[in-house]
Amino acid sequence: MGETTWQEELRAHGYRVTPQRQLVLEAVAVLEHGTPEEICAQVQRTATGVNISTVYRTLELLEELGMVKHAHVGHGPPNYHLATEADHVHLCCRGCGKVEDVSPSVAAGLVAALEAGHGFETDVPHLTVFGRCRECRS
Amino acid sequence: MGETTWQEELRAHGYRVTPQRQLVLEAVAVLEHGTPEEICAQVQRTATGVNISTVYRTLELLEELGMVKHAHVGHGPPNYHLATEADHVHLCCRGCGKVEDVSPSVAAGLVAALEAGHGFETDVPHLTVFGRCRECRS
DNA sequence: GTGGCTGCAAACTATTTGCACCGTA
DNA sequence: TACGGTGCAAATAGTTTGCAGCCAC
Repeated sequence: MGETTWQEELRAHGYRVTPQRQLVLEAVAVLEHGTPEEICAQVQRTATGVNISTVYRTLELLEELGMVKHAHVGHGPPNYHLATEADHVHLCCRGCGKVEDVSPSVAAGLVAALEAGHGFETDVPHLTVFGRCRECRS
Repeated sequence: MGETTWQEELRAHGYRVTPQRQLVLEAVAVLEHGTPEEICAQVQRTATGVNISTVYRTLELLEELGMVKHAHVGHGPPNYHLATEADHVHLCCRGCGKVEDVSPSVAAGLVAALEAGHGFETDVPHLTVFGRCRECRS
């Protein structure tokens, strides 16, 4: 296959491979869903810390290269995950604040309706649905 | 019908009717989709200005009473509109940043799938779908 | 009259930017 | 060696909070 490592991917676009970038990418993988702040904290747990500014700059870069993606979950900071992780839709409960990942198939009808009716291409992995989860519906 | 004015609604919950609250409510109605900052600016255009803190506090109150609702559109600040406006789903284009309102019917399948499969009650008017609009799809 | 509401300023959270130094290629 | 990357600190944007005075009820 045309598989390339993340290092090759960076170099191919004229960017350098640095320990900070490796650490951020690893932290995103470990956390699965982490805010920039959490990613920074995760990295701090290793010997070498990485500055929060660098985390922001690195996430922006990795997203530009399509290696990570983000979603907005509630009012707080965005949430980063590996682009290679299985696609999913986020359910965010207004009651308990819990975030649940569900299959993108739930959005199939939405995607089809927007494509047919509005020529709109939906970014499903970025989709967050707000509402009330089973437990919070009294 | 059991219709009540917004003034009665406030008093019924033990809140006071103030000129600031009237102005904010009017600004939300005029702007249709306004950020707190924009609502504040809209109010400033009248003789009496309203402080930005008061705008935030008032929006929180009006939302608690179900008179306005907000949606998150992109990275920026939230977007407020009257709860009485026709429900709609927001389409936010990642290319041009334009926000379009579409019928909530596009989400019917999504709502049904989440209800049946996850016991999750979807807040449709809060739903924002990111993607690419017809014009931006090269 | 009194307790809720407002304006102001300061604090706070999330993010971006300028700049000198460092390290990859 | 040279230029991109990093750390640090300051700037910025959005939002919240403490408090003294004001005004709707």
